[in-house]
Amino acid sequence: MTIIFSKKCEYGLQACLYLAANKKDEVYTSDEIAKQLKIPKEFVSKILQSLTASGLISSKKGKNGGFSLAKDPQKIKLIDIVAAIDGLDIFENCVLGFPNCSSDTPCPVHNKWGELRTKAYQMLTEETLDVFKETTLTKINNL
Amino acid sequence: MTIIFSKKCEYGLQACLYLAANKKDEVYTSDEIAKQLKIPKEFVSKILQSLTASGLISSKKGKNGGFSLAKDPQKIKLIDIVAAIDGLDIFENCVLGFPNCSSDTPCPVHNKWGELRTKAYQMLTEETLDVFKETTLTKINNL
DNA sequence: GTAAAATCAGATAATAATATCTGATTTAAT
DNA sequence: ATTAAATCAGATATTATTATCTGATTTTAC
Ligand code: FES
Ligand code: FES
Repeated sequence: MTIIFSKKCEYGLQACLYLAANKKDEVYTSDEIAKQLKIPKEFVSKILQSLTASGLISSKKGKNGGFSLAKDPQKIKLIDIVAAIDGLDIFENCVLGFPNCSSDTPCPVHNKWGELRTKAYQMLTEETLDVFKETTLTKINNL
Repeated sequence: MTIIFSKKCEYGLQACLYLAANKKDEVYTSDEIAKQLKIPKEFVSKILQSLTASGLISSKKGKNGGFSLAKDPQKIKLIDIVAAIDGLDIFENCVLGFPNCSSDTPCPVHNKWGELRTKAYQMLTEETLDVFKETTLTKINNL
């Protein structure tokens, strides 16, 4: 079951974190990223391709090719990756699945959920990828 | 896209809120519930059946039959419905999709997410269905 | 130039989630 | 008794998500 993000998005986030945690000028192949993160390689390859199309990641074709971040890790936020893959609808929709989530027509948990949703958004917005280097590395080393 | 809960769970939550907001001793057919909530009737029928099996809802078969809450709305919490349908894994898993979510092997957002997750859990745990009567009715009237 | 290693594009496959259908059974009203 | 209206069980259909495959193209190293 998905928590909040689709698998595609989760893997995309992980891959970007991986790239941010590694050497900036080097490229990493989808195979290597998949191996390190222990996620399906063809799938992550597709995701990286789409993130390349979105402009978040840049790719180098051919032998010795691979993927790297398109900008400085200090300029990329988790929300950027989410926006590119899953979109931002989750931050506007009712947690109970009712239509028209708004303070005009609130569901029973609208106020509480609204707060949490905002904080979740902040969690993805406040920091940039460079801040996560250490934690990412130790997390990956424990996979 | 799912926010947190599956459609099945969303509809189950809505249906239970509907029942809690209405007359306690009356039964409501899946058709009526579906119509009121504007959700697919066969689907909600299935969901109500499974909630009946879980013991949250009780059903009356045959003509003039239908569904009602199995206990007082004061004894049912949203979390009970979630637990019966989607389970509680979401409250234990990593929002970025990494395995082994714990403070021993935290991902970059583990601390923040942990807090939000706890608050989301509280949101579903603190109050019982009877508290939601009013809000539910006005929400449904605006569908 | 040839071979190897990579992205890339598009098709396909597999699985899960969502939704609907069919018929059986149960119950109440007439 | 008969009929109508409902749950119920199980099959089926549809759609979306996740995952894999195939081959083309690009690039580097030799
Ligand atoms: S209406 Fe439910 S969260 Fe806004
Ligand atoms: S490890 Fe990511 S939320 Fe706990």
